Amino acid sequence: MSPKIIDEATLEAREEEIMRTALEIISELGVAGLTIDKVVSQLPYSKGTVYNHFTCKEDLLTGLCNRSVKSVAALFERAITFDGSSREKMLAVGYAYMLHSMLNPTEFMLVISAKTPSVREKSTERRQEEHVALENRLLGGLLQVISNGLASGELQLLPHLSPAQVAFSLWSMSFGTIALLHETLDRCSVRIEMQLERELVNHCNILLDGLNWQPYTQEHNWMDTIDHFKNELFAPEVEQLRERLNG
Amino acid sequence: MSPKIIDEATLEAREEEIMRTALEIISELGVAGLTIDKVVSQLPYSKGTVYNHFTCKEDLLTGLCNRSVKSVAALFERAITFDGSSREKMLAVGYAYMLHSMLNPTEFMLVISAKTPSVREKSTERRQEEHVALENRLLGGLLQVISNGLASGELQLLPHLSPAQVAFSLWSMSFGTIALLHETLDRCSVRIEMQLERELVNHCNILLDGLNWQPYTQEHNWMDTIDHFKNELFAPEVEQLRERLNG
DNA sequence: GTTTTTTAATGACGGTTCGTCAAAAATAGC
DNA sequence: GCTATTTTTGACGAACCGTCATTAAAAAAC
Repeated sequence: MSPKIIDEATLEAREEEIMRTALEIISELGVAGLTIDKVVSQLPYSKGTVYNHFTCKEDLLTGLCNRSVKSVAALFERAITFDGSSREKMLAVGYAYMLHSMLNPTEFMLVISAKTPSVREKSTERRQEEHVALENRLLGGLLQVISNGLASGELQLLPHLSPAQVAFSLWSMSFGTIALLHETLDRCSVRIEMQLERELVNHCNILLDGLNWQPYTQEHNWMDTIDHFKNELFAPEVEQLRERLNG
Repeated sequence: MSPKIIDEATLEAREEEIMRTALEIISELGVAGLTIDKVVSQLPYSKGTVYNHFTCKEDLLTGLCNRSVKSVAALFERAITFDGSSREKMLAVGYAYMLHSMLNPTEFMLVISAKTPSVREKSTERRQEEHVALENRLLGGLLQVISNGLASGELQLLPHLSPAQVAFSLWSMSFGTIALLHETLDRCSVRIEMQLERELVNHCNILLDGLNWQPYTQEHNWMDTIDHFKNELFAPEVEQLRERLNG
């Protein structure tokens, strides 16, 4: 009279296994090349089992998207620990976003795909809510830095702008820049990746100047700050990126 | 000894007919709901004929995307004729981009979809080149305004920035803002659409301040400028939008 | 140890969709 | 009407989706 009960932990492990396999397929064949059949064929489970975890292909995509946002959030949380001014921390967040997109181009495109109505509409309510929660977690980090900036007086908030709006402006700017430069991103070309870095820093600095966030672009050596990002704060990620470009 | 030759004009007309039908289907069922079979069933042609125009579904999507960019370009060209300062013209371009995305949400999402590698890779070389050319046409309009601003002294170019970079920064900002606010865009909700307007204007103004483009946000009544956009420059579009929201 | 009860996993199947290609229709000169 | 050539057609094989009746597995009851 007692059923076979599955361990919660193994269930999660299996879900992760499915997602990892799906991501491998997407990396090789693109989002359009992802097929439940292909995922199943590379797993020791049957199709029915996969469908117990994800209601459809789109639900799987949203799951992958959330997985990616989680790792971005982790990077953001490191970024705001940067030992420097509040504006430098803000820039660190933008830089982190960019690094993540370079290291995980597939996953960055996935986030765009998952925002497509056709994908979103088909996803589970549960996973959609998780997505919103995760995005709020991202914004939370930014809001913390903004609060620091206000407290120290480095940021003079324009009367018509709320902290949330400031956070959103940096996010929009970074997202737009990465998304538009991503399309030309060839994984073999160092030059183009470096262009993305330059433009992203430029755009963030323009934005932060416009927000009256001191020290202004001309009042600080931002090359130094970026060097600190590369050699200290994000040293592992930059190293990883360098290896991938050379090897 | 003489073959049946098809008129170039009818060929183009048919291509337009196919695209219009495809767009109708996407509006109803989303990008994922688009099916060549459905397109064919609503046309007086057979599947083979459609495949004579577009090599695959993705090629059709890119075709639709280009069609959309063309209409954006037309709106941009109107925007830069705005009777005002160079900064106002710049803002008008951003505003035009936003209006277009509100009036044609399906097409805006299409542009994002078409930038997806899985779609791009499968598209014809020809259509990809057309896409790049069209984007350059968009940037061309912006460059013209930037050149005006420089000539009049309203824009003080920072030493490390080229005009193209300035143009690209406004594009990135507008694109990112619209894309991120689009996801929550419910076609029945007036409030959310108005939020997009507010944030887009905010973001553009912050950016233009950061670029040292006079008159600064605080030195001009931008509400007035926006009113001119709404009641004069883009009166037809705003009216169209209002009708759609009410009716 | 056997039977029973309940849950989990399986994979064959019907239904779509894609893109192709051999055959048919259409066109224009003779 | 005949021929040479191009265009159009839609039936077809292949691939994929998501379902669901069936099978396997595990634990409790006996």
